[in-house]
Amino acid sequence: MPDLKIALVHAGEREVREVTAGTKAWELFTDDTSVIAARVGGELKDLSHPLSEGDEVEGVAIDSADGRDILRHSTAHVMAQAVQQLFPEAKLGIGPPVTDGFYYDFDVETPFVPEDLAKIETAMRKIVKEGQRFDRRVTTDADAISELAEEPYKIELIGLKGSGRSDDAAEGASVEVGAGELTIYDNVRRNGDVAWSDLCRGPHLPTTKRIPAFKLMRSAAAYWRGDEKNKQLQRIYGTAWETKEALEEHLHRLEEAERRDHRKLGRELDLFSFPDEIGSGLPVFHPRGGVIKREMEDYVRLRHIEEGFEYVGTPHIAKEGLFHTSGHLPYYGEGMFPALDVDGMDYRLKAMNCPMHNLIFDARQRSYRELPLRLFEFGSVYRHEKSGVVHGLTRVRGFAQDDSHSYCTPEQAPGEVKHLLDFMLSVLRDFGLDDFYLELSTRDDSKPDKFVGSDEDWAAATAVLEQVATESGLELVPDPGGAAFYGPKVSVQAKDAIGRTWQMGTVQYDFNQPSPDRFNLTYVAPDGSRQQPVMIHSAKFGSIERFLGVLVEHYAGAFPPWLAPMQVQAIPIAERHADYLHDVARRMRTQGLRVEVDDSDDRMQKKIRNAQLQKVPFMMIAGDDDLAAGAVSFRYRDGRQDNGVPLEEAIARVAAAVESREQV
RNA sequence: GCCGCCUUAGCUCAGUCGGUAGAGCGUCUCACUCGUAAUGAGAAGGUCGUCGGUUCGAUUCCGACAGGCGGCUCCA
Repeated sequence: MPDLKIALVHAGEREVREVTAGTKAWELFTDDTSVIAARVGGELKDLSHPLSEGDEVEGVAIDSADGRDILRHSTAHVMAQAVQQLFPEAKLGIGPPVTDGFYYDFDVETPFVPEDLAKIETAMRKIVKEGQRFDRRVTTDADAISELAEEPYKIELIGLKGSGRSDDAAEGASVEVGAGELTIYDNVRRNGDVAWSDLCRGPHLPTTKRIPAFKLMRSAAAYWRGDEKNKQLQRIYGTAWETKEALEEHLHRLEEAERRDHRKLGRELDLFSFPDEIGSGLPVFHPRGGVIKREMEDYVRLRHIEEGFEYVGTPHIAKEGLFHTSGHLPYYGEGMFPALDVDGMDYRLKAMNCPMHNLIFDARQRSYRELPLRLFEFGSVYRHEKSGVVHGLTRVRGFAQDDSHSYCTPEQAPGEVKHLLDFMLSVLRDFGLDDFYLELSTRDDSKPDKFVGSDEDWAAATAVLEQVATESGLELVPDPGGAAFYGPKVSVQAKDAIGRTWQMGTVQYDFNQPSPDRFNLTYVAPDGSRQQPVMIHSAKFGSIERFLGVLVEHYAGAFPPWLAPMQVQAIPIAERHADYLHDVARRMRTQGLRVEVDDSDDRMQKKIRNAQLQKVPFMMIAGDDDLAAGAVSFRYRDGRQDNGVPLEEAIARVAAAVESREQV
């Protein structure tokens, strides 16, 4: 047999090797048990892949990003086999890896219940133990269609592949059929029996035994191919990891996220609630949550004024015609609350503030000298969110946007976009968020009816945003189809304390609303002609409610002092020390600090526990020693103590922490 | 909006195979005044989400609605 020359790539180093023809990829990695697949010429392949002359081969470790995807995809196959074993009538949808796990969709008569998941998991463990081999087999469309006669969804995917539309099938569908040749993976038992087969592009683990740790998480319905017009299939989500420890860590991270859940903390810390009597998605802020909300508003209002914005005010409701002019009714009508009949006229709750700001712009003749004209308010908007999407403070039906509209000349637009972006990032940093990336949402050219305006205008607007976003130096992620109907947008995505990303503010470039067939906004140019301004929409928090919810999760309820509902909880050691602390508290309040004295008849230890559970940043304790010294003792949330701090210094220390917006 | 699950005291949750309910925490009262995460005793508190149906009788079974949770679709 002639020899082949291949290159083994490891940690960026190339090592040329001669191997005999017919050598398979796994033979290069016999000394590394973490390798579960190979990257050959940049493409992921099974370890059973036969090598060819000139191949560049790299091992794919199970704990790498690609390795985990392969592990999870293989685990999805094992799950599907188990499901069809227990529910023979179940038809297969798709089963791709997703962030931190995988899913597989099934068409079954009755939805899965939690007990089913337990049974499926047991059956999966058996399959893993059997050590079934994943065996790749190339087939043709015709053969696959006859072999999969009982799997209508797979046949549909094969049809889509034929029409070159497999990418539209659904996120992840490409793992089923992909481009190029069609393959089926057989799960083969040690005795050679084929236990199960599935249409799949691969690659896969060599055997099911290479699945170290997995867990089924939940089941839910999902539309076939992600389209709500299609049938709902039953989806089972699972997760799989390279070691039992990695699985445990993952489960621990989920617990941590649960611990930070703003809905739970909002109740425990008495910040806000969602009374049924008011309606779904309509929060009320309790006094403690009100403090945080007010601090946010006071801060961002001041910052807007510093940045050249003028504070305005507009109503919550308007005659329907306004939203026809703006385009919201034709393009966004589904998202608005139904009309209210007032004296025979239809009124609508506003879903956006821009139409009203346009009327302020248009209230009198504007000169180029006034531009950029920047209007800002906390605009309350109401959106008729579908009942199934309402979620805590992050998805509500009524909320306030810290909304601004900058009217400027097209030439001024890039500078104004940059101004807004820099401004927004500095706001977020002051709230303790400093890890960002940007997303550029553009129109979907295949759905022209969802967007207003000419291709040229869209291209120009998109180019401005893209240029400024790129110049920011931040990572820029494309979001095709995510634009508003009137223009493209850049949104800021911020990572929180445990690495989750949240969409924060947005900057949108709008050449449509000022146009003659809409608001017909004009300014007088230096030459006396009437010109059309562009408007730049921007919300820095996005929504006050949502941002507050994100802050609760980011800080796990332990806010920095400037935002904390109670900054100082004063705790007397014994009743006789209460007056002293009341006195200190009074002095602190004159400096605007939020101090409360716990003079209840609880024991002092209990008061400390309560303050701890309320996550108050400063516990200020005083007993005989402190009284004698004219001092107080601090205890911090992490249990740190600082005893006998002289009064003046103590007050200054709290005031300084608030002033600097630092965390303590 | 769709699918599934859930709704018992302010909160977290038991319980009733159909005969109108219980704990812990919290609240209130009394006693205790204590140096860094729960003092003790007592009391109050629920038309068992709402409305219908079945039944001699419904918190329990059935249905509709509302609200919540997990997804899907959508989205700040």
